Amino acid sequence: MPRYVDPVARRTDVIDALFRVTERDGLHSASLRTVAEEAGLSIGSVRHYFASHHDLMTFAMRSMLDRLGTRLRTRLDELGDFRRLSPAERLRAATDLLAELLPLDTRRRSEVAVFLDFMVASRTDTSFQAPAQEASADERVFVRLLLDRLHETGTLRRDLDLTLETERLAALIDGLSLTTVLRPGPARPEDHVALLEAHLRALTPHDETTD
Amino acid sequence: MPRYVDPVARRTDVIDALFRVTERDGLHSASLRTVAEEAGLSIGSVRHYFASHHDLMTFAMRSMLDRLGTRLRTRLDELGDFRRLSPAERLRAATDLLAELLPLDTRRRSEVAVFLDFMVASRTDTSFQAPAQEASADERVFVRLLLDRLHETGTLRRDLDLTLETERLAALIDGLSLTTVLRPGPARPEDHVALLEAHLRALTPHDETTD
DNA sequence: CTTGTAGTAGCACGGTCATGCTACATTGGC
DNA sequence: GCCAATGTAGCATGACCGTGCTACTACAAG
Repeated sequence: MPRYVDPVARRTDVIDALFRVTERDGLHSASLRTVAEEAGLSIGSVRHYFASHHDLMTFAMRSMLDRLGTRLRTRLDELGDFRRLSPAERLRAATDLLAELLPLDTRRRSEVAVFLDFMVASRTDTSFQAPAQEASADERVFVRLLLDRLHETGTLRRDLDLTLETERLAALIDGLSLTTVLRPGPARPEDHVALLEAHLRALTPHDETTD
Repeated sequence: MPRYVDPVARRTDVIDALFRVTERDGLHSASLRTVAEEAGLSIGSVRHYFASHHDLMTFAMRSMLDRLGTRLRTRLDELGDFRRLSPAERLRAATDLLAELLPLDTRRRSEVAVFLDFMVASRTDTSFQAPAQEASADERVFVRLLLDRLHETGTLRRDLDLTLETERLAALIDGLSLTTVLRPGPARPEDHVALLEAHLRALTPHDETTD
């Protein structure tokens, strides 16, 4: 069996090209032609690895979500046990973790832009709906897990409704992401991180201590 | 000069058809043909009122934002002076006002879905960028205005950074809208209203009083 | 009645698109 | 050398798209 190229790497290359096209011109511009050109391949070659345009799209959405999920899980594992940290450090660590979801640099900005395009497309494209639902649910699970950890270690107020706070924090992150991606101006990473931290601090017992 | 139809009403009809198509199948499906068919007109007729597809699109985005802005301004005027109300009533009134931005029923859900499609399109379509920027800015101004009114009447804590709180509340609303529009399940209006009210209540001095 | 205008309808063109399909080159196993 | 798998390239088709353009109708002013 002749094997000149690594098919997995090829697929990844094509998907990366699709992400670049999507970031630059929107998901609707990610045709087989444009993606093939961006990847430096012929349409025929691309179709050798993806049976159809539909196939390419669903694969792209899947791998986007996989990458994001993997990175978050890695970050969460790296974090280790919250008990080692002081309350202030816990807030900072949680903020950093959540900031991974925010488009603070060009890399994450691209990711979130592509992510948003896929999510919006999922509203009217049935084949995107299942992964989109998963993504939404996973985000909530992730946020809830983080809040639970903070809660267990006594970092948060005890009277909080964690279900409500999960929705609130998740919506906040979604909204910040949306704003940053849609506003062309230079992202203000420090502002968003400060906002996130302020939000978390407002959930702690010491809500009188400003700064 | 013969004038069988009201050209303004015709344009409105076509734009409404465009909104229906966009809500059902996404903005990318709003071609001249589909919109004309949805409006029960021929392509030639539609093109009599809109010189080009581009013209139709920009006009549609403009009128969407106009309608939304007009309704919010009306609501705000109806509200009158906050001083007439008790602190609890002020919170309730502010919540209701902000809820106008949320997709709580099918009408607002449709609006927000179309709005979102346009906003996301504005990321890569330069002709949508100006109105999109305006819309973002206007939302912040609106939220800020409401927070200012609450602040003036002493309904909020005095140590708040209103600029930060504006961003936070605007992001929260954006995030809630996004979630509701993208999740197919039946919207839970009461949950979102409760969440909004909880958020506002957390900005008041009496943050110990749960319910 | 004639003429011009508002409105309706749709044809024809050139473009992009996804896709089925064929042709061909390259390379390893036999 | 031969064959089959792997990979590359692209042609042909049919669909949809926006748009320039023409043809036609209805009506009002002259």
